[in-house]
Amino acid sequence: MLSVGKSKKEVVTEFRQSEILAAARRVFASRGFHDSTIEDVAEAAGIAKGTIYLYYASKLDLYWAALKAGIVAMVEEAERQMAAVATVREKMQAFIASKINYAEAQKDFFRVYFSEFGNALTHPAEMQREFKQLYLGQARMLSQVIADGVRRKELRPLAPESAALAIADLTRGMIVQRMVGWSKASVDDDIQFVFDLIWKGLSNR
Amino acid sequence: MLSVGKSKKEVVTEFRQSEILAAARRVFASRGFHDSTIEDVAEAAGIAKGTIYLYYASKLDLYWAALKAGIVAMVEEAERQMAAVATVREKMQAFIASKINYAEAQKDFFRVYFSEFGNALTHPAEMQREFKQLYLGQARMLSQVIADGVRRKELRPLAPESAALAIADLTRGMIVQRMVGWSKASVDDDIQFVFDLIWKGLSNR
Amino acid sequence: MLSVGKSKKEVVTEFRQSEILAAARRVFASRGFHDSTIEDVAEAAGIAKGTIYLYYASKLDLYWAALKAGIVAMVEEAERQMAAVATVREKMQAFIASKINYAEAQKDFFRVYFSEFGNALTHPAEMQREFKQLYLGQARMLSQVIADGVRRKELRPLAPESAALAIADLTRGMIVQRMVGWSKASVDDDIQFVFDLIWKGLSNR
Amino acid sequence: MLSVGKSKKEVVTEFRQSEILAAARRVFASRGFHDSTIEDVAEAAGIAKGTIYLYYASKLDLYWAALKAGIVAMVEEAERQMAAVATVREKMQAFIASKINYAEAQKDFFRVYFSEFGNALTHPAEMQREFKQLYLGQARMLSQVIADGVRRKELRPLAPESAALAIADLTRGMIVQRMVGWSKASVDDDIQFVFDLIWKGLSNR
DNA sequence: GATGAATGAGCGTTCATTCAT
DNA sequence: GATGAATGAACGCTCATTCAT
Repeated sequence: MLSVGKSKKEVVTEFRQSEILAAARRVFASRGFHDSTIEDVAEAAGIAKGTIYLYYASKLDLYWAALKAGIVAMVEEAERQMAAVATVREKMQAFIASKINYAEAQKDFFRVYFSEFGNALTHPAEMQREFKQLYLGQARMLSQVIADGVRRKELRPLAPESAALAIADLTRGMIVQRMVGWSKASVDDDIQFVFDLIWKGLSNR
Repeated sequence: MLSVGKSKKEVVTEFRQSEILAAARRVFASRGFHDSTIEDVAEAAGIAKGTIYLYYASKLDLYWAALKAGIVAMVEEAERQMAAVATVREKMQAFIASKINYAEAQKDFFRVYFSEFGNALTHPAEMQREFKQLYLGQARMLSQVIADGVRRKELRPLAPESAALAIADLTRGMIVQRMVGWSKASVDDDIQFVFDLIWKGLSNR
Repeated sequence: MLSVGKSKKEVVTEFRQSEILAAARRVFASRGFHDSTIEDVAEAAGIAKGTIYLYYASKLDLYWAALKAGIVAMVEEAERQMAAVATVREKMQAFIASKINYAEAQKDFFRVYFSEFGNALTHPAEMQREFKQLYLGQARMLSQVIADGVRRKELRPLAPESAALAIADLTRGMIVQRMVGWSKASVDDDIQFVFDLIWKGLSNR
Repeated sequence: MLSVGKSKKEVVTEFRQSEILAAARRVFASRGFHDSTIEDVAEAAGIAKGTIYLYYASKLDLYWAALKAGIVAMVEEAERQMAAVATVREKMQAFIASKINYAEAQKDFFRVYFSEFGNALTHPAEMQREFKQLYLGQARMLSQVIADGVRRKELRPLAPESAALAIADLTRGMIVQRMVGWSKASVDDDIQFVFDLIWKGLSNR
């Protein structure tokens, strides 16, 4: 089977885009959306201001692109980790561990991500909708696992989606605590803490 | 004749300040900090732009004042509700219920509040410190209740502060879900869901 | 002989005005016209902002009033000193000494005065005219003395007005040098220097 | 082919800067620093407001740049004129003539210059220092000539620096008189008047 | 008369976006 | 495609002036 068909131009374009995205993530993470300038991102990416507009139509566009790319990567990482283990218990633990570890490795992205999460509430409707899709996407696989657990009676009967969101919230809270420096425990201890709480809260007895 | 001690001027000043604060809350809630202008707030308050500067030194000042006033009121409300009941279990439930109910009643404020919570991660250090104080303040009373519960063996042994933050996170998550319209359940059902999860997660057996 | 006729009200008014004027002079001198606020002057005078508008119609008005009052006092002082001596030579020396000494004593005023002198060139025509009157007023007595000296052949024949302005310029320059700290000589030495130069420049042989 | 070394970009930049400077000089001259707006300067230069900030960091910066450029040109002109003649007497005359003629040709600049000279007294220390340097710079060559004259006994013994400042003051005064319209004499007559006064005042016998 | 809270026009500065090279 | 000079709308903040008390 021959080349999947990316022309040289497309490759260059993708490379540029990912470079810009990485720069954007760094910049937005350190200064927030409003206090970052396109110039900042351009400098961080080592290109000229105008070039960014060849790849993204506006500052907001760039921001969303950076955010989306990060979320997709994050979700994929979680999926990978969850697919690698077998039981409901393990999968839930994998989800939590994957998120917390990912956050440790990608602090930049998480800063943007949480910042956006807060702002989403004050954002235009259209943006909220899209953000919701992305956010729920990651909860979906978790809620399937939970539904499975409920079916097998490993978990007590409860709405899988609500439970999934609860897990996400708890994990999120722990990540923030670590990020802001309120938690001094080891990564593994914090993962264990969240999992314990959740497992005791959800399991059947 | 007992003078309650406030001169007419002081009364007027307080009234103006609270009017401005209310307008600020509304405006910041609907558009976020950066996309709100002082002019917007002034209009919402029915006064002139310059007048705001008679009461608050800067846009940021006004923002913080609106935020702080709201947090203080929120914490007081929670304290009141928790003080009104006796057992550890009831107090925990009171905390959760108080928060969720308060959020229903004060949607404006919560929008600002969560927005800030996200942005805190990208904010100047000094602001983070103050915000942290306010945020931890509300967790403090909860962690005392938990410590009490642990002492009485009603709760399994765990770090009270971490547990308190976990409760706050879970409650927060539920409020956001309701706010964004992802939860269609009744307020009481949602309160119950959070409490169940927490109680099962934390209690001894 | 009875009262010269100032009612109590007028006395109060005059007192207020002179207090305000003094405050204005101090404030304008230290910060310049544009960087001084009416509030500054009010504070310096120990009264409320609005009160100033009972005595002066605008900030500019107040400024001019402060300037004029100072110039009048300065001119009167020079007249007094010049009237106290007899010869042309002494009168010229008296003028120079009076100005330099007055400047030492009234640094505030001179700062405003010179500042205005510079700005006069960029000021509206009407203001320039009035300023010109005041400025020439002080040169007038000097030019009469010079005319007298020319008539008596003590001075070589030259246009009295031009000579008067030249004396004023030289004196002014010395005052500025002292004010800015470029001259380290004693007041008397500086007076002598200016006078020597002038006298040699103007006298007949 | 010899490249003189300026890239096209540099040429454009220099052109823009000098255009802006010229516009600034005109505007500041006619309205003064505080009553001129950046918008005014931009309009006068036929460019957009923002463009000015590409070349000057602030309004004050622009002002100083306009002032400095003018002073440097003025000093160079005087140096040229003085270098072209041989005797002490001629050099002093050249200084006076150069200044007065330059003022006739550059009324805009002189208006700004004198305005600044007055304001210098109320300006922040740092600015005064720089202005002092520029101002003294022009007096320096004059005081060397005077020192020379004193050495050759052409001038009576006196402090060269004080004498230089006196010449500058007198010249300055004459320029102002011409500028404000108080002198109706011809340029040459006014030059002669100042020179006569100075020469008689300074020369030996 | 005296006050000082309220007003709102005005300005310096920033920065997302455009477009000629 | 890449650049970065140019643009101009937008906004935070100031302060002279007014006027109800």
